[in-house]
Amino acid sequence: MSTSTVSVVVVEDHPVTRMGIVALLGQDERLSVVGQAGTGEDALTLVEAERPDVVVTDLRLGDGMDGVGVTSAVRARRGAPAVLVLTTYDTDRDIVRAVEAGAAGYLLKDADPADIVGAVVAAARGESVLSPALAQRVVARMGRQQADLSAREVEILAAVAQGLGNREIARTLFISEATVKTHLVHVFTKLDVDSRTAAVARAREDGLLG
Amino acid sequence: MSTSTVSVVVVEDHPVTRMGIVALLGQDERLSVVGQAGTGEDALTLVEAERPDVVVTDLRLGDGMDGVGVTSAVRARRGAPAVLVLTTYDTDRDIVRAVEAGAAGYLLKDADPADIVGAVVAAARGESVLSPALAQRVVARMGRQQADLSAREVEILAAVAQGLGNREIARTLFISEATVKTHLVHVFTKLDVDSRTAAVARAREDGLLG
DNA sequence: CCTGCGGTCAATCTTTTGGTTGACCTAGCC
DNA sequence: GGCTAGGTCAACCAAAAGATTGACCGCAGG
Repeated sequence: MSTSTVSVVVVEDHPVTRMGIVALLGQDERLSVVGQAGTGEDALTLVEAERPDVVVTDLRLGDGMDGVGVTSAVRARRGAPAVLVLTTYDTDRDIVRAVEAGAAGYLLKDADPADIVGAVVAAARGESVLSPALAQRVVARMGRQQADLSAREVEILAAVAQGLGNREIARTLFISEATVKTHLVHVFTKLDVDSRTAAVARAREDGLLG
Repeated sequence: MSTSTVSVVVVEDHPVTRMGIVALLGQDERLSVVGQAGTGEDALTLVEAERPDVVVTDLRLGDGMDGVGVTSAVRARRGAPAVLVLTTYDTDRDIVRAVEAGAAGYLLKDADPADIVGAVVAAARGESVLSPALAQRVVARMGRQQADLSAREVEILAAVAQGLGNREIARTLFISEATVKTHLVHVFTKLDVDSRTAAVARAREDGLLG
């Protein structure tokens, strides 16, 4: 950790938002933005070169590696910088995945600017920063452990989410309608619901679908 | 319209993004940011006071008035400033509504910064700015005219999207199951689909649901 | 080798949905 | 007053979806 100022790398794909974050963090004398990246890949080489104290990253980074990937990669080594996730939208699943990947904190972009700056400083000190509302949801979520569907089941569910009927799904996937039903029964059981519509709703709130 | 520099008001609820946009626009000598607002209501009083050449607004503005509301309100008078919508996500419906409300342009936040600045300048000259991909979708969309569901129908559909069955919907809305079915038949007809799941899928892509 | 899991399929039965028709009431409009 | 649109409900029928049971195959792992 630096002596006086905290060095920060900002990872965010949208140029305008990236400028905003850099501007916000840069105007605080405790912080120093030493680099910025628009993709996950660039972020990793940048972190390697700059060895910042904190990495502030968005979750969605366009194509390629996402924020969770960046987090795990960055945190993989000892002496690694702290990672603070700063994102717009949030599903429970995103938050859990980010925290599991080693993020020190998770903030929404509509947070108060002062809170964001404060979170970066706290993260640099090794503290964990989760907004109370989010923290609550994370623990609530850890309890009901993530349903994990097989690849095929997700495929079926995605088709259902598009509004297809069982027969149509069977045709597009080249399997029998009976098989589609079998998969759906499994999906329903795993998601603890009893209709296709409810399955889609649940999958959405769990972040299993786009 | 000003003599030399174009005056701009920025409307965006997320402080960080707002800072980014202001910073981006402010560093171009052709532009001058004369005000910024975090809500639609503030935006209107600000526009009234500053009489800018261009208003750059997000579509989603947290609670209260949204970007479309701001657009129509701002454009309601003669000699009104041009409105440029700058947003993150986009459904076809959002774009169409914004354009219909009188927006001169519609850009995504992941656009190149130079393009954004250029769009503001173009908007000030009274030109229309739509990214080609979006423009294509708008026209494609104008063709199949927007289905309009009654308030009750939307209510029913929203319940369906949450995964509720007809019986549950009937109970929560204090009506009979027969009525729920009737509404759904109307919804299906209007959306040109033949199942609840397909209705939800269609409504989503049309932006009729959150 | 055997076990478990994922994927495939079939037959059967119950429940839910969707389609159709027709009806009544209310509110707003010409 | 007649007309239309939205909301309410009922009865009935057809189709789709869901539940249950049982079976076969291939493959990874103990």
